[in-house]
Amino acid sequence: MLTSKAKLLFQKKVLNWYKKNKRDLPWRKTRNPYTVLVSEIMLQQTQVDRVIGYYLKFIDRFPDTLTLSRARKRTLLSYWSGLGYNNRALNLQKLAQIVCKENNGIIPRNEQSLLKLPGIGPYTAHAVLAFAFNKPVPVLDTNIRRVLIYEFSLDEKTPLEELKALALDCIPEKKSRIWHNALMDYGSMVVTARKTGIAPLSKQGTFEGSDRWVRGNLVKLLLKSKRISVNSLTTQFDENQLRHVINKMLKEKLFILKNEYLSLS
DNA sequence: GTCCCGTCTC
DNA sequence: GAGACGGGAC
Repeated sequence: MLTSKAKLLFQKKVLNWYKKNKRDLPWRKTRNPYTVLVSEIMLQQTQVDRVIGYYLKFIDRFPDTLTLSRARKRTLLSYWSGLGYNNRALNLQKLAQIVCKENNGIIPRNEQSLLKLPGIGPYTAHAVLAFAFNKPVPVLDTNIRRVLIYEFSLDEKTPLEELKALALDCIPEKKSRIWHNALMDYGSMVVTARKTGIAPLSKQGTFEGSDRWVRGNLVKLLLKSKRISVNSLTTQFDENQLRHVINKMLKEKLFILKNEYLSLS
């Protein structure tokens, strides 16, 4: 599918660029599967610059799966609120509780086991395998997808499975970790979305006033005060939207409702 | 308004 | 397969 010459050229181009331009990111200093996993969960749909501070504080407070598994939800969310997608934090704790119970607190090192854990999908499973264990698996995020499409002049509609096969083919022998770091940086700094015009797979609407905006604000308010009456919230939010959002968050067990008072569960 | 080292639910 | 899910930076 790719001549070995084209492959070598591509590898050399990216790796040479990386040698001179690589970003010094805290999670690249570790090979601890747990901290690698924490960084990857935080990085899901979230820009690097915003993750750095959260990551450092988080692993300082929750340095291993056992500490995380025992944390109170209030404490946990206080270390996540502001990052976005608070459910990622809850799933990460669930994951910690599962591996503590079933695997001695150890993050598994094979794809099937990783995929069974909450919050880990195809991307994150491969990211852990590559960054923690240096395994030669394709790590296909939005950056690397864009790099492949651009460098090999592929159709934007190329199926992910096809891109994965190509990505796998491109990994230099025994250099999965450094190669994927290089591709990430190359993609986010050189072959940017703006420059190439290659659209990402996920889209999102306006944030201000949206359900997600209400959700984020509710979590912040509940971290400040232990209990909040639903009634007092209707002055800040549209009541119908508020009820709708609260119902969904109750289902997700983000917090509980008792006598019209909300509190973190 | 658009994007970001995606995943889960329905 | 579509929609939901945070929040700041550009």
